[in-house]
Amino acid sequence: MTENIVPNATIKRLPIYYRYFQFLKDEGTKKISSGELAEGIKIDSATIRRDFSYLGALGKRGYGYDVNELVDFFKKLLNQDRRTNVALVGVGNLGNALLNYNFSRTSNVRIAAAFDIDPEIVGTVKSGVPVYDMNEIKEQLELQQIDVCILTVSSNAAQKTANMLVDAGVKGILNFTPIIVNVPNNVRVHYVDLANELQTLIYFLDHDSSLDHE
Amino acid sequence: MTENIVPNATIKRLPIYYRYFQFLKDEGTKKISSGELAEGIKIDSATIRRDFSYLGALGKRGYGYDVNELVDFFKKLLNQDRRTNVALVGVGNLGNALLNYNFSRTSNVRIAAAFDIDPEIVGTVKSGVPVYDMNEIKEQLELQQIDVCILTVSSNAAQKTANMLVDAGVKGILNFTPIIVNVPNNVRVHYVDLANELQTLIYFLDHDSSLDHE
DNA sequence: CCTTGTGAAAACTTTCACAGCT
DNA sequence: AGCTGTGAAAGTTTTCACAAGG
Repeated sequence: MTENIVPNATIKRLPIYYRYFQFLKDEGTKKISSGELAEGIKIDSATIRRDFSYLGALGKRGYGYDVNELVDFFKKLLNQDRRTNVALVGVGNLGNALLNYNFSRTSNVRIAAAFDIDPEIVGTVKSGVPVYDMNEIKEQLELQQIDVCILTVSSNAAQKTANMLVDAGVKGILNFTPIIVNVPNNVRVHYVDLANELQTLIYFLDHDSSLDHE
Repeated sequence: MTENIVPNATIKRLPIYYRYFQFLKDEGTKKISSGELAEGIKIDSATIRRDFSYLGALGKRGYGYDVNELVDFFKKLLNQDRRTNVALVGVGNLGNALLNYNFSRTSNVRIAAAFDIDPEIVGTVKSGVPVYDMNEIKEQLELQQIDVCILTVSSNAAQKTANMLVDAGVKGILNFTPIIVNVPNNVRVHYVDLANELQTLIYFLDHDSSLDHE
């Protein structure tokens, strides 16, 4: 119910800022200007200053931004000061890779449970994450208070599985399938489509004469 | 050197259109209106019509869009009528999953070569893809005429590896590392950052009261 | 001086609404 | 009658350029 004064475009850049400030802190850098930041993350310095001003985050004129302060600021803003548990649904090829993927290194998100229908793997522990049967999903998500799921099932199971997630009370789905799923509009779906990304990149290379970024 | 009259926002949707028209064709659907399309892919019908008009792709007034025609149109537009070979650099956990990932089902992109520094896997074939040593990269990319690479090395090797790719003449990099790499501006880098995607999704859930999409 | 924060302009994207074609 | 294609409006995002503050 927070009012939404921060533009979507800015929100999408927040994790980039957070990560870069973490990096700077690790490097031992104490302060940084928007111009230096721009070089490091390839975002125009005016955009950076505008973004930060939406957040009310204060730099110091003539000085720049204090790295330690900003790390803490973004950590709170992105809820990275407490752990967020998510579940992964569909322990196939990609699912397994994500279970093994080290989200924790730069983020306080952890995959706490996985679900599949294959009796061969239900009951096992993959990369430290227990694999449950799909029919336990509602129970487990409630028990573990999880409301975000990573969807890595096959395309033809995507909509059916999404329905089950919605039914289990999930509020956010990170959908790795190429299927655009129908969900009630209080549920948010973000898409990561690997084949699309490659196609788009290739399209730009074939058609683009300019020097544009992203 | 083609002039760039097609907006970036439209270009990013092209693979979605292409895929959905393929799906419609498989379903046996012969024609579709922008309104029906809008329901299927959750993009406003006016946006769809505007996108298509940038492409000069013709629908028929009072009729809609011919599915077979549009499949062919997008296939050509996205260069999916010929195979594009790409290489994958960094055969770790995620790299392996991508090697196994079935890009070919919806796209004519194929991972034709993989590279790593680990002597244990150099010389082996993973998911049908030969793994070469990193120092063969220039030679192999020239030989196989590959100019797009998927970068799945570890974060601390990202910049160094990107330099090698640039040196080998690569024009496009799909970067799965969270590192923002420095490359000459005739090289295009797109980022897929899994931890970022999760953080952004979670941020929206925690802060968003509205019913916005993506 | 140096660098932020921000009005104002420019650029880009989406959406409305309807003329025009089939 | 129905749906596309598109001017024009509205909304969003980026960029310029500079006043104001440390």
